[in-house]
Amino acid sequence: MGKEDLGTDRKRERYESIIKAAGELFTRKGFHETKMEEIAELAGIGKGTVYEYFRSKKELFFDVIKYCTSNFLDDFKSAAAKGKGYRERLDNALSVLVRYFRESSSFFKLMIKDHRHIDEKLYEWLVDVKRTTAKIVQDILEEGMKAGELKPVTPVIPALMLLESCHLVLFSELFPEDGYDPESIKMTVIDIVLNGIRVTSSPE
Amino acid sequence: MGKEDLGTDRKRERYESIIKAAGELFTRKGFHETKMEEIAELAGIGKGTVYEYFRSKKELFFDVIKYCTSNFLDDFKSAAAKGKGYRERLDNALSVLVRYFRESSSFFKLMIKDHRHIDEKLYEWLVDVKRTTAKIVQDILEEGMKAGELKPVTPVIPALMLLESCHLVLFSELFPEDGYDPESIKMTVIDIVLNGIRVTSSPE
Amino acid sequence: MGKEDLGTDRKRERYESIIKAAGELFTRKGFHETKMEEIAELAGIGKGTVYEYFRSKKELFFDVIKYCTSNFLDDFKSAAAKGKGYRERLDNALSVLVRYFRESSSFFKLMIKDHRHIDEKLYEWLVDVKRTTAKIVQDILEEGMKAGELKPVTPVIPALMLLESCHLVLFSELFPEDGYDPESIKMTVIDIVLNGIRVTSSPE
Amino acid sequence: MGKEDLGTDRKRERYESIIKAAGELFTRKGFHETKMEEIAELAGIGKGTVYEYFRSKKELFFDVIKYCTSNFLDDFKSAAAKGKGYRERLDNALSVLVRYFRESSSFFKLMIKDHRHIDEKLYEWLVDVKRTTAKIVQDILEEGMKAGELKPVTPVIPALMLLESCHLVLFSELFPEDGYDPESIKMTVIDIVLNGIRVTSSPE
DNA sequence: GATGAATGAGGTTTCATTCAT
DNA sequence: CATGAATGAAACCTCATTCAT
Repeated sequence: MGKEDLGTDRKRERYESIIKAAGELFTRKGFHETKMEEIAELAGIGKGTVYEYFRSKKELFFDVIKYCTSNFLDDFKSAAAKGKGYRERLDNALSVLVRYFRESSSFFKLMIKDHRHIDEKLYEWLVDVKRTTAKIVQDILEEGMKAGELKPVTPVIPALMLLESCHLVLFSELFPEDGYDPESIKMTVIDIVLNGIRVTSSPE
Repeated sequence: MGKEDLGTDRKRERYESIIKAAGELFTRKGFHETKMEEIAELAGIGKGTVYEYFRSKKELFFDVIKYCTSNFLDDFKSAAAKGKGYRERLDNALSVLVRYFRESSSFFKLMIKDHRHIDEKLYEWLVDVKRTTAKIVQDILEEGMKAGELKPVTPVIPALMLLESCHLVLFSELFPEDGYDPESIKMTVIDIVLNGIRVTSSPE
Repeated sequence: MGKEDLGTDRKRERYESIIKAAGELFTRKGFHETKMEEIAELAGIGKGTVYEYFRSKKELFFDVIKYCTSNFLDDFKSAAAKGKGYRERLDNALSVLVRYFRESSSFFKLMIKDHRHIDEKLYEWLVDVKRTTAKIVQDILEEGMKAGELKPVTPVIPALMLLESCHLVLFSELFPEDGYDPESIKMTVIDIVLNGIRVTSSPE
Repeated sequence: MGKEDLGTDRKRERYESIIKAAGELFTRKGFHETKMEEIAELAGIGKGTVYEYFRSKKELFFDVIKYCTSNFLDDFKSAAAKGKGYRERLDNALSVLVRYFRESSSFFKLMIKDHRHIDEKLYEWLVDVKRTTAKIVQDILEEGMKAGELKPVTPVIPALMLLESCHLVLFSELFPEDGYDPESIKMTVIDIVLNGIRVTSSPE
């Protein structure tokens, strides 16, 4: 038991350390600017060892994206399921999104780039992630519609607006020094969009 | 005069043809995937000639971005100045943005990537473009506030939301077949955001 | 006229100098032991230049083989066509073979190795060369049969024996110092084989 | 005794299984195309274990050649000693040669390549094998000469011709479908050469 | 003794840039 | 001026070999 598990743990550990080093560098410098040797160095291992775990640089890149987006989707789904009303659930879900955007240890920024030219399959994976994320937000909005609180509009546009608008938390340069607070930005975004599609108290 | 002007015109023409070829390719394939030779070929000139006009690939890339964003900013400013009410002006401005996003001949998609790793100055230039664009939208919104039609909130968030939400027109994959119409997406986005910050005629 | 031809000549010249350098080294050290950089160095050019003329090392290797065997086949065919009787024609043809085997400037030794593991197409090319060469010798032998001087046996075996036996000229180590003379070895080989299938003067 | 012998037997067994796996792969794919890991896998042992038995890949290659050629020489010598007349002995010896050429389990094809670039000593070893083999055939031929059946010519050329011509059995591609039968090819080769140097009963 | 994870020297190939024509 | 042949730095990747377990 002991030894074999140790071996497996060791491998898992190495695997993750490479994924993390690679994610860190890919995030900071992009695919082409990041050299395999740098990744190895940051992971504290030899150049050749990276190839024991990943067949090629492209595959490593793909796996980094998969690893991070899978983690994200798990967290996002959980958050979107917790909470009483649709408003609270929306709030929870977008909090996860914002956190992933901001945490430097997460490599989430990679997602917002267009990697179609690197690999078509990677592109499709990312479109899928986006679709899944959007669907979750749409479902939450439809809940609010059923509850009669939101206008019964097609939810795809407000859902995507919410997701896109969360990018704002990455634009600290564009905010006045004292106006930048990611959490309140998120709240304002939600307020505006929900308000924009709220059922107006019956015009008479 | 004649000859010199001809020479100058010739140069200007060449310069633009390179910028356009480069923009086309950079847009489609990204910085690293685009080879100098391809650019020369598409521009219909020799590989060495590109270097008569641009010191390096990076500089060319920078100049492409500058060229395109300058054109964009000009168009965006004009559009934002034309029209009677703030609503019409907002509509005009965002129409330009959407057009730039969609026209493949425009190279605007480049703007939404993070090029910090390619060149720090380029990054700053793009932040500046974003700031300027946001400022124009903020001014329009403040006009609506002064007119008493919009709530007097800090306009930076709704302004950026409008700009970010216009990215939606690039996500045709995420829309149902019959729900994808860039112009109406734009209108819906504007409606939701303006509605979200509209002064409710607070029935008493 | 002048300039363009010069350009073409220049390219042809370079092409041949690379082929020759590569042939020299491939012959001496084999495919894997020969480095692209060595080839470039021996050809007196830069490493990258080789790739302007040949897409890859494999292609270069293939082209070396093609170049040499094409030259050989041309010479072999001509020699096999010149001369009065079948005996003289056979003699001429095998002289060419022996010369190619021995001239260090020719890369003919490459032919006798089995390159199937390097490239299947290359292997087929070489089988084709062998087939063509054998056919020429067979035709000559059949001429002797029609003339009634040789027994009407299937000519494929003696033909291949003649060709294989010419390898002897490469085995100088196996001959006593004073018994090694390629030309007389060739003559002896021909004598033995022809004698071996000669029509015996009718036993009565 | 028991344990030590067992250990020794175990070692011997391992040694041979590596030699055989290596021979199989070297024969099929050549020296460079064969990876140490493949050899270990085919031998059913770990990669590191190969190095317990052979200091390096080159040494292993060398030992494979030695092992195979030693076996061959033993068989060849025995065969050349058995049989009544010189003709029968020649027949027996070349049968061994042909068998070694054809049996894929034998690694004899390696012998016909030029390995000088891999190792000078290996090259010399192979020249020695050739010399020994040729000597055996020469001795048989000289027997025929002493018996007055063959012309008293220098036997080195016909001996080498016989050996080289046995390569034909590897060229199945060059024979017509129904003309390829290794055993009869061998017989024909012997017939032609012996006939070529047979004492003609000179009709007076 | 046996193993296989780790290594890094060394190979092929690409492509931005130069410069003679 | 315009060109494109030539270049070589730099990147990816392989695999023989080592060594801790």
